[in-house]
Amino acid sequence: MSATDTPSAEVPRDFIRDAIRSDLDAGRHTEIVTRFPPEPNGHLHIGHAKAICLNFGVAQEFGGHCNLRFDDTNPAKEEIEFIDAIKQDVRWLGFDWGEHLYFASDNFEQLYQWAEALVQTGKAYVDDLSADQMREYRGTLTEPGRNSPFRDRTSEESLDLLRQMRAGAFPDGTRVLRAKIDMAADNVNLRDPVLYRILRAPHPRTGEHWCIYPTYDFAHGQTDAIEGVTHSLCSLEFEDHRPLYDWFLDNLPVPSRPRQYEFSRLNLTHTVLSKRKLMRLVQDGYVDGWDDPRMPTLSGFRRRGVPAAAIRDFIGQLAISKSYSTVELAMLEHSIRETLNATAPRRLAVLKPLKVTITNYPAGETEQLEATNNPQDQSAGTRPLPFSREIYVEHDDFMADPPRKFFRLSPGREVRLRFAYFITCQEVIEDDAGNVIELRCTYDPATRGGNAPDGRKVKGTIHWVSAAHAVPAEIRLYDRLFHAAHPAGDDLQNDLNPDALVTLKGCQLEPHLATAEAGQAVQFERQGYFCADPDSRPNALVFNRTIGLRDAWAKMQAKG
RNA sequence: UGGGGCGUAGCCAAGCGGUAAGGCAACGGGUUUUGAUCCCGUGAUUCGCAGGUUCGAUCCCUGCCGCCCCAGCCA
Repeated sequence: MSATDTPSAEVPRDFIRDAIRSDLDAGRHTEIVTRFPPEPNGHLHIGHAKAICLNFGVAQEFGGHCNLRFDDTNPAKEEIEFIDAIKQDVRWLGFDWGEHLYFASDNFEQLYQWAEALVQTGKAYVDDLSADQMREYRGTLTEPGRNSPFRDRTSEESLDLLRQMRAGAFPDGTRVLRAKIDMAADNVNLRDPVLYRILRAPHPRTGEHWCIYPTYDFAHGQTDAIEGVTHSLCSLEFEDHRPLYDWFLDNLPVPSRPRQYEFSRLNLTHTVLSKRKLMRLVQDGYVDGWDDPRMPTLSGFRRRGVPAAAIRDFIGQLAISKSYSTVELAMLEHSIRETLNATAPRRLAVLKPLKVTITNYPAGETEQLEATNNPQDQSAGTRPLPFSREIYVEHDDFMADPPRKFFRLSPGREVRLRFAYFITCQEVIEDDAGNVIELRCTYDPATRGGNAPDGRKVKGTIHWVSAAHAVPAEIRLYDRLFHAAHPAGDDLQNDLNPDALVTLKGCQLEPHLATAEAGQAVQFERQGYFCADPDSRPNALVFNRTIGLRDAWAKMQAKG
């Protein structure tokens, strides 16, 4: 079956894929080639995931390939560390560029030759105007610009100057190469855009070899053409650049003819995705680094325990369009829960322990109960769970004076201990300050495993852990970074959620969790999805909450 | 007052002249040894607004309104 007869119902549909289909049908291309072109000047975040999934996804769907290309045309901002981090993140997301790893800088010599060609044909010139002068000459959005006094110098003179620029004869910023297009164009991008600037900065790939660098506009389309990219997908702010993109392709002997399509970038509520703001969060110490689990970076999600599959699913739910949109965080959270629900092994863990003594259970005795690992997946099997006279239950699962509809423990109330027995609360022990510090309960030996032979029902089932067998842990409860759905422009601090991280110590986990691997997702029953943090050590376990379970009880209480 | 885009339910979005898909959220109800999961049900007489063309318009035309992007030797 060829890509074009793929049943449309199973495949995402959007204006880009429609265009590709019609290109294929019309025979304009035999292979579809896309590219993900990050600039190595920062870390990838979930907004990039949209571009990654689109570019790699489309290539996969149509049997083509997607290049990973670093847009490294500005050495003043770019670093080798970012290149490695970006590769790791793309791989983690689940995509493989195979042999197709490229750099815009691979083409610096060719680009330069094309620049000379443009000068020779009178389509580019060296300008001596300063940056400030150039701005004045450019005009405004409503007034046309004026020609630079250097615009009409001979191509011989420009060529000589360009060669001197390359040779390092001039200081940084003193001259530029400009395309000769139209200083009166309505689209300001066409008012003689800069092609090359003089810039002495060590380049992560080419070192000190160059002291002039091509601009984005002069590099992007030609690089696409050299790589044989057929569909160059970028975000909306480049729409105004498309005429320029096409101008270079029209005026240079490029080996292929790529076409640019623009789609809207992803915005998410309760977070920020601008490079500048993310940088501030890290630099001002609001988070502990780029991979802080509160960050919307791919490394942050990874550390938090969000599976790559959940991010791919989320992006897949989104549609590719051209309208400006801000997606509700709830949609991402849904994909995370859905992915984890199907795959995460269930475990019992008590976050805020309350001791319970089962007074009619023999002291010193231990028995092994059987617990289901994943009710969604019978093949996940079961595990043994130790039970004994003293256990911990969740403090929030007890109320001395419960409201109606509270189904958990309270004086005289019988509940089920998950996978274990029914217990009834007989006595509440408080400290001098009146805090509940222990419960004394009795259990019904006939209810082993959680069912009563006499058929009596119990309203609540709570989780627990055997005190003698439990392992202690620190648990970091993460929540949305900003309480504001749409964090205001400048003052991030006001919108930050102070409870985005709540650290709990002295939590008690079932013994199985002692050997959990970092990043490996588990569900703590009735609480949420968690994973061990890289900070975790054998005798100092640390778990991160990826996301809580939906909580109808909390919702009910909130409504009063 | 220039140019380029966008405007369909709280959010995202399909629709391409024939009488408004789907997902998320919300709200009801059912199942349940996770108040989880799962299942069922509930939403636009209306598509930014106003005209026009047409037997018929969210889809075509005109005008208006609103929002976003562009005046880096950033990408």
